[in-house]
Amino acid sequence: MYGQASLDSIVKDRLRKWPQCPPGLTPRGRSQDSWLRGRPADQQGTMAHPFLKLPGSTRLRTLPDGLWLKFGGTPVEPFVDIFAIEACGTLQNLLDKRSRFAPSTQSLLAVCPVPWLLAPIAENDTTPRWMATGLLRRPPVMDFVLPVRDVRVMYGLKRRHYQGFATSQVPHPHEYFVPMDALTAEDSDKDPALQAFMSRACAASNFLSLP
DNA sequence: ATCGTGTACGAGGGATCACT
DNA sequence: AGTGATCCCTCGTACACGAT
Repeated sequence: MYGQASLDSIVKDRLRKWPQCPPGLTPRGRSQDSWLRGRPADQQGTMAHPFLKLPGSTRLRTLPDGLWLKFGGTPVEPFVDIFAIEACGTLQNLLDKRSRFAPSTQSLLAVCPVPWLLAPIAENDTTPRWMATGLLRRPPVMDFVLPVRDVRVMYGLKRRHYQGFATSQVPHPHEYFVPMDALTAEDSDKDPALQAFMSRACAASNFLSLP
């Protein structure tokens, strides 16, 4: 379109190489922490991928550039905690994305389509995703719709926007901001600084860890 | 006071891709 | 194929600021 890859596709290509668990949020041997990467969508596949929406709505679905889901609860009362990444090339785009993840009295839902649940976790792990959720007892025949319990969002901004934002704006508690190059860099998921930053993007960081 | 420049912002719309 | 979501472009407006 512009003679070169768009910013969006560069970010998605990079996030596609990130692991099933968001960097820095690696579970420490806790089997109930089952993270799965729901987005970006597989490059070749035309398969539907998880997305976010409000109850009853068929429009204005949110398709983040990166979306990780941590399944929790029980088969009777399942839920997900989500970690999303949005790359914002323009300030208008940032305003749009922030409004979608803003704290609200409405309920946010995560929809996991059947084909995505039936597919294997990764090329090197043939376990179907529905088994990895730990919440489904048999292969699903309907989309798995879960309430979202906790939301964390990381916004990637162009450096100029990032500097302007960082000097004058106050993020909400669930928001995290990084310059775009922190996402697009080679092996960005292995960057210790980014990992340390992202490790704070969870509810556990709000509690004192006792010895 | 007037003008030019740079920046921020918002409306509108085209292109592309995902999904139905 | 049609609709919807997203990205990002152009264009117009408002404002701050410095030069004239």
